[in-house]
Amino acid sequence: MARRTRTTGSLDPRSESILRAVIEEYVSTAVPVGSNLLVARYGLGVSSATVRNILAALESGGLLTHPHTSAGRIPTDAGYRYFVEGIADTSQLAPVEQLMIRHQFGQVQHASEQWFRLAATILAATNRIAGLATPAKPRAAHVRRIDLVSISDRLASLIIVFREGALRQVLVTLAEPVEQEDLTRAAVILDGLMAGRTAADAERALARIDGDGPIGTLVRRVGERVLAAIRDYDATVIEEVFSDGLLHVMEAPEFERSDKLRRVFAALENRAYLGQLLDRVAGTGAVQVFIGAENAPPEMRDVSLVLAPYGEPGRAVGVVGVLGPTRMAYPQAIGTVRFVSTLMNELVHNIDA
Amino acid sequence: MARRTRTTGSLDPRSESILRAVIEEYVSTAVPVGSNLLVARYGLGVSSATVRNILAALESGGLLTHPHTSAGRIPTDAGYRYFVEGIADTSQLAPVEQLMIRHQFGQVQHASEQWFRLAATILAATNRIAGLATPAKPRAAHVRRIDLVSISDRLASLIIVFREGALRQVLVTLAEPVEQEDLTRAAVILDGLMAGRTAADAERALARIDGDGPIGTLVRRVGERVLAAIRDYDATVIEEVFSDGLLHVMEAPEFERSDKLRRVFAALENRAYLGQLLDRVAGTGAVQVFIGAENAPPEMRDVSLVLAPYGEPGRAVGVVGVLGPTRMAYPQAIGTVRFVSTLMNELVHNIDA
DNA sequence: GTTAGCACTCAACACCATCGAGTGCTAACT
DNA sequence: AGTTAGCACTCGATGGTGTTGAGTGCTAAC
Repeated sequence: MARRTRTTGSLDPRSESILRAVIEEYVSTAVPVGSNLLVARYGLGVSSATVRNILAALESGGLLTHPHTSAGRIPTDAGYRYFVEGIADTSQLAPVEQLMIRHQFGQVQHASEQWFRLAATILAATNRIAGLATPAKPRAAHVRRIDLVSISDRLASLIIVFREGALRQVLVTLAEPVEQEDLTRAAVILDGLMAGRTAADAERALARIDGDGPIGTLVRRVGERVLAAIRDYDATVIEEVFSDGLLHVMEAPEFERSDKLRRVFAALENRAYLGQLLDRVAGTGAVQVFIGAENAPPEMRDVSLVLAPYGEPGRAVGVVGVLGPTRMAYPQAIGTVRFVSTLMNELVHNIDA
Repeated sequence: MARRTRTTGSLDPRSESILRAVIEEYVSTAVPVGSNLLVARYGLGVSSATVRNILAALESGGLLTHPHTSAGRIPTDAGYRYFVEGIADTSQLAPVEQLMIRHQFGQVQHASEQWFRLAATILAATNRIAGLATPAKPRAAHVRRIDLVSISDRLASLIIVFREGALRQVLVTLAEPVEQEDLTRAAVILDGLMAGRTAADAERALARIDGDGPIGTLVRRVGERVLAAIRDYDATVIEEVFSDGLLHVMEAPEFERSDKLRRVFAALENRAYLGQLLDRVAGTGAVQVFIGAENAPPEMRDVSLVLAPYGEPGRAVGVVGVLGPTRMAYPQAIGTVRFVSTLMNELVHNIDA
């Protein structure tokens, strides 16, 4: 992860280690942490009174709060941010974990359609929170292959394969009965016409086609449908957000009350915002963390996202990541998301090479 | 809906109408209903004392309970069952609703892949509970079309179209570089060999193929992968359960505490049980209702399912339906599920004709 | 068979006292 | 100047108590 310049001034080392201790403790227990617990569990070499002074300072710096007077401290969103930016250990994922994840991808290496789903599932399982993934989606779709399969007299299935491996199936109703033979002929013509083209190119090519004769009209008619499919594909910012492991999120104590939980689910259906995040993440090419209220939509302010793009910048990109409560094990999440995204890069590259 | 023979003896009309009143009231308010409220809101022409006697009788008959002494009555699973079997008005869906649903299907008539998803979405929206749908899945897959598209030197995408419109994409790595031309030739051979066949037939046909020459080995190699794909497709009982409107279920007061809610989500991931239900539903060809504890899996005992098959018995069947709390508007649910399933039948028939 | 009357039950609610974890502050210490 | 012991203080959590009222079940009269 690229370290941003810190907006808040750096803290002295002792304050940082106490902040880190508070975060680590709170992340694993979900209980506000007090000064006594800190000196007892983390050998700080100072008394609880000193710790209290530092905690108070961290609080006035906006990195911690406490829910009420007689409770321990919990990190604020800014606190998590500071932690993630500067003091969290986001080194490489442990080799054992790497191997386990690689192994799981190896199991299904043949089904490219499933890779992004698998990524979400793996991220969910390793982090015990929700995993997210979108299929790699090109900025401008390129057609690789067009095929027409007869289904009945006047009904055919139009299959369009895009360069990135995505696939569209559209039913086409025909004005009059057409044999598979003619469909195949039309498909070959369209294939020659449109393969490798984007929507605009394909449209120009189609315009030059002779619309006469039964095959000509068929080609025209189906060609229009192909164009529509390409444009539709282009227009879809996020084709699909696959999620897994939502049950993990439901187990978090912060979502004990189901109204909070409901908002998490509503958040996942906020495609507009996820698309926006996708754009931002795709631009940077690195792991990005969005913490709690940093997310504009109100239903997102209780959750954090750790996202990374995969694919080829400028061509086709997708996103993998995790979604969980702001109280999340960020270093681990960042590590696995980073690793899975590089793995996905490899996979995509192998296809495209 | 086929009316089962009632297992409990029939009630007298007055008891039935009181049972119905209790259920209707409780379904809409989620509050236990007492004798006074019944006489006030439903013109029963008798005093609350009489109603109390009848309520007590219904309770000893196992159709009602009360959560505690000083609370009103709520229906038991058996009560709902009696209601659904005998006294609920499950007549045709109102023409207005029919039209609205038809209209929504009309919007996407070209994308058959999406029909079952749409069905779930529509069922969820009209009933304000979760909608479920599975794609129509044949008992024994028949291949309609095989295609091979070159992706890179030694990587090709194998596309298999099944008779029912389902589609499988598999990546095939090649021992040595192969041109698209040769891939096409191999695809044509495989297509001629396997189109219209089931797994067993296709295997026999493949065995007779001459495995010599570069094309021969290619055909063999890819053929094996086709077989594997067909078998895999056959083996999958439920290909996918698409659900929508889970947010509606989250709003039900019975799932206020998120541990109850968690079980609902766990229930949806119980593919084994859903597959079992699918078999039972597909066999009867009618709307089936599974109420609360009638479902064997413990995580299902708080929810009810209203399911109906669609497709062609013995060939390819899928299921549409709804899932919600046992306190559910059964007549409406049954009506819309029945209507949507007939609509899906029409759509599937149009493709197959 | 129906109904008025009534004693009874029990969840829900509000109130109150207790407790203890954890704080902030002050004064003493190094 | 920084650290620490000591201590008063705050406030959520816990648990006990009393009250209320919805709703029941039963009995006796109609």
